[in-house]
Amino acid sequence: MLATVPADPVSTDKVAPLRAALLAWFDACGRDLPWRAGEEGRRDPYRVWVAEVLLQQTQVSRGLGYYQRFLDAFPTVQVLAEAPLDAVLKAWEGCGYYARARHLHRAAGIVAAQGFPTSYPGWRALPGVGPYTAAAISSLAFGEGRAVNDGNVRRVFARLFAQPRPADAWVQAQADTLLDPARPGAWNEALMDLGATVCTPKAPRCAVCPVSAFCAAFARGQSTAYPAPKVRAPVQEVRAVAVLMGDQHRAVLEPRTGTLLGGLMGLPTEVVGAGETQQQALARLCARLGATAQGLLGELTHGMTHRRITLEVYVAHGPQAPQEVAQAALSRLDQKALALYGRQPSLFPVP
DNA sequence: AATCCGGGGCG
DNA sequence: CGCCCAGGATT
Repeated sequence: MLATVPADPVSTDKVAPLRAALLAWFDACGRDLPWRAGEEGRRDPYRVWVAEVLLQQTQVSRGLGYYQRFLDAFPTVQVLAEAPLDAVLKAWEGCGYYARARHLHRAAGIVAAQGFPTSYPGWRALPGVGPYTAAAISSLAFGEGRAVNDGNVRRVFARLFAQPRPADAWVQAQADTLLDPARPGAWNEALMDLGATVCTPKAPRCAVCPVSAFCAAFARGQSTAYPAPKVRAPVQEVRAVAVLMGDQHRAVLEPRTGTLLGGLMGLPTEVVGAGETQQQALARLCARLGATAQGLLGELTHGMTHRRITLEVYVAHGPQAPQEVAQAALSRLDQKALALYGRQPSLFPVP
């Protein structure tokens, strides 16, 4: 069943030179990253695992700080498994995509009980470990011949082969073909380093690229034309109201549920429905809490990639007991809301 | 295959 | 301000 397989864009006799060129560059110019300690292909699986999960949709430059903080708090998988989820989320605070932390914690319980998986299928079966992460861990920490497919790999191959809309399966096929079986871990690291430091999205440094001689996009003088930009869904406008009962350090918080910021704590909040006014949403919120709103503290906007939230924050009093803000994991949105404390609220007229 | 999920950094 | 980032789960 190989009827529709296209011709190999890199002829077979160029595979070896391409591998050699990229690996030589990697040996000289590869990044020195904290989870790359130890022998090539035999990295520490726990350190690689945490790094790969934390760096999902997170740039390395920003992930480094979170990585140190997380490893300091949870230096081994046993420590992580025995920690309460709240503490894990607190360590993850501000990093985003909080399902990653919940999955990592759940998977740590499995690993603490059963030991580390030693091959791709075992890793792939853990929560929060998809094709990319399983390939990365099994190649970097166990020397298995698994090719990673991430945003860097996709962009590098789109340009090497001048493919404007590379399908995921196509990218994986190229990656599988070119993977150096002698040094799979180093090859994967090299490809990602190339994408992150040379073959960058907007201003690729083709003049210093070790594989420009093999690159179809470069040959056309059209490096940035590949891959074509993705069409994205328009940002959704969301209005919401929240109440601050307490102050910046002690306030009434409630757990957020569902996929949106699920697992984090936040100020009691209600979304303003379609055809509804803020005042009506505030009334709903206060009724739910048995609280009384006293004035508008301020308004803020918060962007979350796929939506833009306009939040009105009100001062209120109610029966709930405030809790220590510092001990709870909050999103940036709620941190902004708390930062409004101290402003002069515009009080409602007394009836 | 398409959608959804945060937050930051950079041009 | 728009785009992208060491993706995975869900449908």
